[in-house]
Amino acid sequence: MKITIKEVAERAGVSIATVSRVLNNTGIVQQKTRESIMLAAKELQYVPNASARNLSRSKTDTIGLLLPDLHGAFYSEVIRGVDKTAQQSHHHLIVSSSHNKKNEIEAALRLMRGRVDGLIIMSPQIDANTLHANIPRSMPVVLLNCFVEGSSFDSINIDNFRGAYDMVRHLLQHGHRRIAIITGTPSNYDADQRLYGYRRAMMEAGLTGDDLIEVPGDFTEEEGYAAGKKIISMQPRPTAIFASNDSMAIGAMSALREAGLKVPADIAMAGFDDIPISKFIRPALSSVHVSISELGEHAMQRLLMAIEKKNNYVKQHTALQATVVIRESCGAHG
Amino acid sequence: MKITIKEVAERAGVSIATVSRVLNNTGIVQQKTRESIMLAAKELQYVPNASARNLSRSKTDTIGLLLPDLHGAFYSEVIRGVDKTAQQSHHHLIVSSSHNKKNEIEAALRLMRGRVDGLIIMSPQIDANTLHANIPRSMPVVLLNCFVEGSSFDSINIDNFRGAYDMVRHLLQHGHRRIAIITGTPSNYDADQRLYGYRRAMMEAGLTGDDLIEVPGDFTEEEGYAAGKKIISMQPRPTAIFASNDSMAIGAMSALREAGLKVPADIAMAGFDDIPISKFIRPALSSVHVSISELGEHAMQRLLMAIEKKNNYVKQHTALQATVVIRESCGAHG
DNA sequence: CAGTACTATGTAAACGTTTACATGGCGAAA
DNA sequence: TTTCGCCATGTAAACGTTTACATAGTACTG
Repeated sequence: MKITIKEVAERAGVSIATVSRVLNNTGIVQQKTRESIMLAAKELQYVPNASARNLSRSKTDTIGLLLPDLHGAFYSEVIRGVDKTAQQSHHHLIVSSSHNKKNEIEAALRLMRGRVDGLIIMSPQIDANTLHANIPRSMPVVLLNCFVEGSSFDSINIDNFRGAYDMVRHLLQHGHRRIAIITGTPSNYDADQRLYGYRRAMMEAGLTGDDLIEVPGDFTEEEGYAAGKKIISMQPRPTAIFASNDSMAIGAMSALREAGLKVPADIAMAGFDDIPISKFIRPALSSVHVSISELGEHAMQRLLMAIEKKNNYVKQHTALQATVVIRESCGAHG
Repeated sequence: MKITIKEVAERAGVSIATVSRVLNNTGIVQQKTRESIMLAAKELQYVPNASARNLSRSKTDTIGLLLPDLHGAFYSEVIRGVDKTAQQSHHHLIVSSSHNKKNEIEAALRLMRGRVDGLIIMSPQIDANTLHANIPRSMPVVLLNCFVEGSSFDSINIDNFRGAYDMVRHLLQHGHRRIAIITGTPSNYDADQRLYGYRRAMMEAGLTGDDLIEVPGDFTEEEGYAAGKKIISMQPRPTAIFASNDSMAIGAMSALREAGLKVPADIAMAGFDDIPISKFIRPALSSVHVSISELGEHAMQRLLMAIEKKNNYVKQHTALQATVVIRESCGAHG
């Protein structure tokens, strides 16, 4: 038989209102009644019905996390950061992934409605209109790593531009001139920003037009490998490769090694993301470090504030710092 | 203003019951009324209140996924598999992680109660009693990769034992006798099973006692690195290392390279998990492949069946195959 | 034309909480 | 002793659905 608040009330010989007051620590109750209610609840193994609670209070203590994908360690880091903060504030986390196409995102957003008190959205290729059309205006939202015109949503981004810029400048400072970039997935915000960072640094060094060597990639090891092969065969051969993420850098390094080329002696390598393994491959990969889980934590904290403050919450736009980490692969180490 | 079923009913000039019938495709309604209701709903941008719905139907279309941790690509693969199947069956997914200590698991289980229709639990160090004490007997549960005595819960495991056994046998067949294992986190189910597989294969080859070289690890690159150093200094030095996962294998290889040792010429290496990157490091890492996302998919499918069939569901215990993948690092390639 | 059998819709009771308001008891002030 | 006010608790409405049951209309059947 199902145990509801009614059964607890009966057993403790009080009304359901009093039980509710005790269980929620709201209102005044005598110590004696409180104890007998607690006892009854424990004996019956009572657990409040979440749906009823949510309905009555019209909130769910749940937040939704929308992700484009779940491949690799990147997204699990995001989830980790969000979940950590969520748990601290006693919130639940509904995760939904694989949303790349517009209609999928819309469907996911609709489904979330009414189940969550707020949304964290990571969807590098979404536009403001789609969001507005599918999210009630009363719903707090934090955009993670998406670029959306206007400032109607809170957003947190990685400072991709600056990270890429710094890394390429580092390569330039060490004498490299023929620097190739392996780009990320087209029309992906991260990918674009990293590319712009590369271009800017190159341009500032007086390198333009044909000096820019942009090889397409898509953030996977496979494409990195293919890009590596392509770069090897170029004449004149680039002396350095900046891959838009570490996975592609590792793929490219694999191609270089196959061709008998030494890193960094023949070609210097650098990546982005600083995934845990980059430290441990040989040569250790120079990369741009971003604390992804921190990104998630920040997002969740902001969302909580937005939920709490309701209307008087001021929207913000933040960029999370990305730091260059120099290891062996770029030839400038120690 | 909040749009409820009542507003839709009013606008369409019908009762809320009819609206409900239309929206859920249940019961008979005239085409004409159906259309006008659909129109009204669309015009008002009506979205049903999930809490009310859940309360009324006493189910949530949500399942809970309990994870011990979220580091690395492994768990995101699990989530991916579960989420994929969940989406297909129009279920939501509540994820909760970082549950290693018993009381944390208990707390998480309690919090989930009433919010989910079923649970997938991945918690390599949990016991049957804890589970029984915190989960209502009516709640369908699938245990992922945990070993729990008795058969009161559905379970799916990776065939760790067989995978490790096969890999070590492979090394033995190629003439290795001094084979070290870097073990995983103590009292972790996966870790134990892999260790047993190693022991069994060694034993069958007549290697026992001092022939078993068991170096402790904890599944991280760091510990793999440390273990690698330790192994290098052994006299006589092992000729092969079987790491209980790829991350540790990569850490160990990094230590070997530092010491000027060649893989596989000086020491053969093998790992477990076959993470995507293993293919791309050099030498490419021989490993034991397991389709983690498939593990998640299976688990979710089973859970759905259990939810659907209710009491007449027969509990099962399955082991998912683990396949040895031979690459360069163990010296037997090509 | 009465009776029957559908069809299409409405009414109202659940579902299990929270919470505004009502109520009764009791001590202190007058 | 009366009156006021506070304390502790109870009553009942609300939250937004789903759904069993009631009902009114329509089209047959005999």
